[in-house]
This record gives sequence, structure tokens and C-alpha cells, in this order.
Amino acid sequence: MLSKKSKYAIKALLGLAEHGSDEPMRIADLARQESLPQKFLELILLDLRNAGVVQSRKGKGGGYLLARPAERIMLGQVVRLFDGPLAPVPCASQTAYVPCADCADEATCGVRLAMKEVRDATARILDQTSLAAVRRKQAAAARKGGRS
Amino acid sequence: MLSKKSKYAIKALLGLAEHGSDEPMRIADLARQESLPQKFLELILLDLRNAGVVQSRKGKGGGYLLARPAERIMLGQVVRLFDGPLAPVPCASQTAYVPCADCADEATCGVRLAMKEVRDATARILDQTSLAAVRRKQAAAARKGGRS
DNA sequence: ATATACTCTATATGATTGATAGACTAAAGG
DNA sequence: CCTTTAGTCTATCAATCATATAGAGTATAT
Repeated sequence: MLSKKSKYAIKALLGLAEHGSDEPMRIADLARQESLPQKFLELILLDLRNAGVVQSRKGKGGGYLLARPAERIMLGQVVRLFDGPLAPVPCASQTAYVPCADCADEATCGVRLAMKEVRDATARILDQTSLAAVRRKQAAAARKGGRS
Repeated sequence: MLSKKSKYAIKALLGLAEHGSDEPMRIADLARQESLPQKFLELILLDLRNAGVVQSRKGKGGGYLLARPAERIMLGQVVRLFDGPLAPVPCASQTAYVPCADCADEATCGVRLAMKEVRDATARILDQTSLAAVRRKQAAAARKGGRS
């Protein structure tokens, strides 16, 4: 399951992407626009900032903006930041490998072999899907749904 | 993350598949062989039985066996049984769709569009991988690792 | 200076996970 | 039958995690 943090983070980033990179967007506005609990969103944005995904400015006229073009912010980084490794089991993770304590022979562990395929498929998708790509999908879906 | 229940369930089922379908295997033996906590395994096997994945026999000479050939037991069923829907968000689930309470327009929700791809990829893998297929992968990996 | 708006730490709490205990029931076999 | 064997079922529990909320603190613009 995707945590609320990841979900809210993606929504917030999409909101920032839509807002544009000219001037910062305030937390309060972002929370209202995306229907996110503001105080919770603050924590999320803080994590995103510490990870270098967004930038912030304090004081009047301050707020948040994307730290780089939406084309270069991948969902994989966001999901890993809040939910940890993509792999269903730690021993199948590429970026955060941890061996199983109990596993007798990892190389031939059935669970690991199957879950490695899942993790690879997930990583292929999330590491190649940028915020900009999501926005394009949204636009395409809107066009499709709109022809009634 | 895959829960321990799912992980143990797959291990136990692989153990039963290896044991063969001639005679039942006792919980205690299965737990020892696969290094699983026995009392916990009992609950897992009970769920698997209620789901029709395994059969049980009571009394002397009793135990558990697969309810159908290993070729026809898919990982997807097992994982769904213990961890729920494969989709990272309920609104992207095929088998257990639940709309988001807050979502303004589901058709163009960016999170949903991206996560639907993840769920489809995951389902493609887990619903097409049988216990027998996993066993073949294990054998192949053993051959590969064994040429030292 | 002062209002603005992000920053940081602490806390609550409810659900979920992983696991254990023990009483109960059905079947086999003498 | 009656005893042994082995699965069945319910309750409970500790620990962890997820989802927030509160409030004091800090930097910035004007």
C-alpha cells in the first residue's frame, strides 16, 4: 500500500508543477487546492525539501517551488522517500538491499525470485515516470473523458 | 511491503509442493523444514484452507496438502489473501475497487493513473506465476549458482 | 519592527503486525 | 470405546507504524 504521505506528496508536487516555477506557492494555498491536511503537508514538504526535491522561501512572498523541472522529478524518488524501498522484500531491493536473517540460501529463495520481478517492474515504471509525464497522462485522460 | 504472513504462506506452499500430493504433511514438519514459527503457521494454513488453496486431514496420518496441482496455484491469490489488493491505492484496484473519499475527479487523478500501471504490472506477474513456475525458477537458479 | 510563512520537536492515538497460549474437535487404530 | 494424534478456533498481547495535531521557534521582506 502507498502511504498517505507518498500520496499527498505526489499530489502536492503535481500542484507545484501546475503552479509553475516562477514564484513560490504557499503551503496553505497548496493544502487548500489539493485538499490535504495542512499541518501534515508541512511535514511532507519539509522531507521533500531535505531530499532536494523542492525549494522553500521564508517570509512574505515565500512558499515552495520545485527544485528542478517537472520532467526530472521521478515518482520513484518520492515513493522511496516516504515508503522506503520499492521491493516487497528487503532481500529483493536494489537500492536498499538487506539480507533475510532466516534465509538459508538466498540465491534459490522462491519468494525472493518472484518478488525481484515485482520490484523490477515497479521500479521500471516509477523511476521512468516524471511529474511532467503524469501531467501529460492527466491531460490525455481529461480529453478522453471529456468527449461525451 | 510483503507481510510475513504472505511470505510464510508462499514458503509453506512451496514446501507442500515439494513434498508431493500423495500424503499429507504435518504442520510441525512443515514448520521445521521451512523454519517458520509453528503456531503462526497454523493460522496461515487455516486461512489457506478456508480459501481452498490447501486441504487438511485431522488425526493420525493427517496434515496438509495442496488442494490442486502446483501449476494452478498462483502467487496472486496467496498475496491477495493475506495482504489484500495488489494495487498501491484502493481506487486503482481491479479486484477490490474502492473510490477515494476526497478525490475530486478520479478519471484524471495523477496518483491513480500512475498507480494503476504499477498494479497492472504487479498483477501480470503474480497472477501468472504459479508455485510450479517458482519451483522451476528455483531449480534454474540452483543450476546457475552451482557451476563454481 | 512587524507581519508573514516556513521549521522543528513533541505528542497522541488508533490500527496493524507478528506472534503465543490454550481449550476444543475430529479421525485413526487398537 | 478410549487414547493418541493432529488440525481448529478464539483470545490475547506487545511492539511498531501511520496519520495526524499542537505549538514554539526562526528567517525574511518591507
